[in-house]
This record gives sequence, structure tokens and C-alpha cells, in this order.
Amino acid sequence: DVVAVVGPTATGKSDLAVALAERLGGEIVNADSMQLYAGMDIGTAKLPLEARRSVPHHLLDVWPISKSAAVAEYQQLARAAIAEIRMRRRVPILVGGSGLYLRGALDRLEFPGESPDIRARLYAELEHAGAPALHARLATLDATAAASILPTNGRRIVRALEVIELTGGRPFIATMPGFESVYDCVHLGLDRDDLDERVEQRAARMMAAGFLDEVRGLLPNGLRDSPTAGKALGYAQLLGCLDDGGRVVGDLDQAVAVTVRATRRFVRRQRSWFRRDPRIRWFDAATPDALQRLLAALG
RNA sequence: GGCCAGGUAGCUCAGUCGGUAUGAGCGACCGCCUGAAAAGCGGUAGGUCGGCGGUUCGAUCCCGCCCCUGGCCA
Repeated sequence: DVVAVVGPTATGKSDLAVALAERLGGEIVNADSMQLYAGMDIGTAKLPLEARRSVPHHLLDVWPISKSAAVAEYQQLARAAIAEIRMRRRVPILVGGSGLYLRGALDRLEFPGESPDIRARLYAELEHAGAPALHARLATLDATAAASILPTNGRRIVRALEVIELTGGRPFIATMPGFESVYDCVHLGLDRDDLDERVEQRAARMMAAGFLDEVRGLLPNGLRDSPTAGKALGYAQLLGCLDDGGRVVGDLDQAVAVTVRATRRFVRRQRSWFRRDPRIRWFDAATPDALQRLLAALG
């Protein structure tokens, strides 16, 4: 009763999902961490309004640029949206390439709380003491967690220490659980073997569509200092070419080339994430009858 | 045509005062991921050190010739 359309970026998930929704009487729930942000349209390849047709889309543009993204919050939003859609007797269709977000929404995952204060303190410590030192401390508090987190991965070490402190010393679960869904869910995976070319073409199209102006327009909103949004593919690179007044001070062509490379690497990471999920049924998005085959798979 | 600089990993370059290249960054490939996930992190594979000859116990390193690239001069 829930459909998930997943896969790496630039496969054409969004368009196919709209077509699917029209056939199924479905509504789309965004599962792309960056499309959650308002104002980031061109660079996140958000589907333009006309392409959404009459299909309702949820969880697009719900966060301000300045906000730090958070899976746990997304989990609540997504589950609320799914509940709402089902109440209307419609089919929720989750669409996106953010693996952890998808799992947060659909699977039996519980995220421990967070504390900005504790975290800030730990990051300060990470800064001057170094990751191995924090890892050594983690090992004394939670040997299991320490064993599965590399001593070089400062970010995850900090998170583990944060959770342990927050929960009064309870262990941090550092390994992902098995694939246990909360819903009766069909996972449809889309991929295609021409993604490298498509990523390059899409980057050029984004630039032609005014990506630079979009980034420039977000400068007053604090894009440069935003913890998550400013790190998005393309945005980070273009930010590097602009001064605070929006003047171009860097090599745009090079920024685009770097973005393309980084996006390809991202595709590899997405594939390696989704590859492990045995529930996903894979489809080649490049064939003309892709929609038919997706529908057939849904019975 | 002459002079100079350079030819080392797929790319950009370190380096070896002559003793089997601990090469680096980026890229590629593989993998990890529980509140920043378009983030963060790990592993692996790549080199007849431009070619031929000489000197030497031994040359990527010294010498000679040749080829290629860039610059300057004619």
C-alpha cells in the first residue's frame, strides 16, 4: 500500500513517479534531502510545477536554507504525510535518492535524540584533540560502537559520544538493522547505464537555466553558512565562485566540471547504498516501456 | 635551424646526492554508513621513471644520440 521509487540521481525517478501516480491515484512524498529546502530548485532538479501535473507533491520546500537537515524530523514528516494520504484512500509514493531518509521513513528505525550543545562541545574537542583521541574515549564507554566506527571518522565518533552522553551512558547502536519495513511497501529501483553522460548534460542544462542566479539569490538567506544546504552538489561549487556581493570571482567552467565529478561519485555511493537492500526490484529507466514494467510489477 | 625548460600512476606533479619507486593529490574501482547523508569515512588497483645505446657490480638518476611537448631567439 506504499510505493517507493528509489535509485541514484538523474535516472528520471521524478517523472516516472508522476506517471505512476496518475495511473494509481497516488500522491508523491519527496524523499530527497535537498529538495526539502525552499528556494533550491534548479540545482536539486526539482520537478517544475507543470511537470507535476495534477499529482499532489508533499515535503518539497518545507525547510529554510538555514536549517540543518535532520533525518529524525524527516521521518516524522514523511510518516505523517503517508498517513494523511492513506486516510484519503490514495497511494503514497515515496520518491527520492536519499537512502537514509528512505529507510527512516519506511523502516523500523528509531533515532536517539540530539543535543546541539553537547555536539558543539564535542566538535570543539574534535578540532583540537583529533578524531583518534575521541575514538579512544568512545572505546572506553562503548567498545562495540568503537569497534564499528573507524578512528578517522570524526563525524560518527562525535555522534556516538553525543548519544551516549544524552542517554546517560546507554550504548550507541552503530550498525544499521536489517531491512524491516513499517509498511507494506513495494520498492522499485530505477537505474540506467548512461548516468555519467546524463549527469554532465544535466549540469550544463542547469547552468543554462540560471543555476548561478539561483545560488546568488540565496546568498542573503545564508546559503554560504548553512550547515547542510550550502554543501549540496553544485551549490557548494558555485558558492566558491561568488563573493558575498554575488560577483563572480572564480572559474565557473571548472566549478561545473568539479560538480559533475562529485555528482558521479555520489551516484556510485547511492548505488552502493541501495545495492544492499534485497527488497528493491530494479528496472532500467532508459527503456521506453519502463512505466509499463513498473505498473506490471505492482500487479 | 639555435638556445632553454620539461618528458615519473589515467591527469597534475613530488622524488631518488647511482643501490629493487614507503610517492602525493585528484580520478577509477570496491565498501561502510542510526538525527549534516547531495554529508562523513575506509580499502584496493594502476608505473618497462620518453626511446636506443654507453659508463658502472648496479642507471629512472651520469654521458651521447634520437623522439615528443612548451617557451625564447632566428
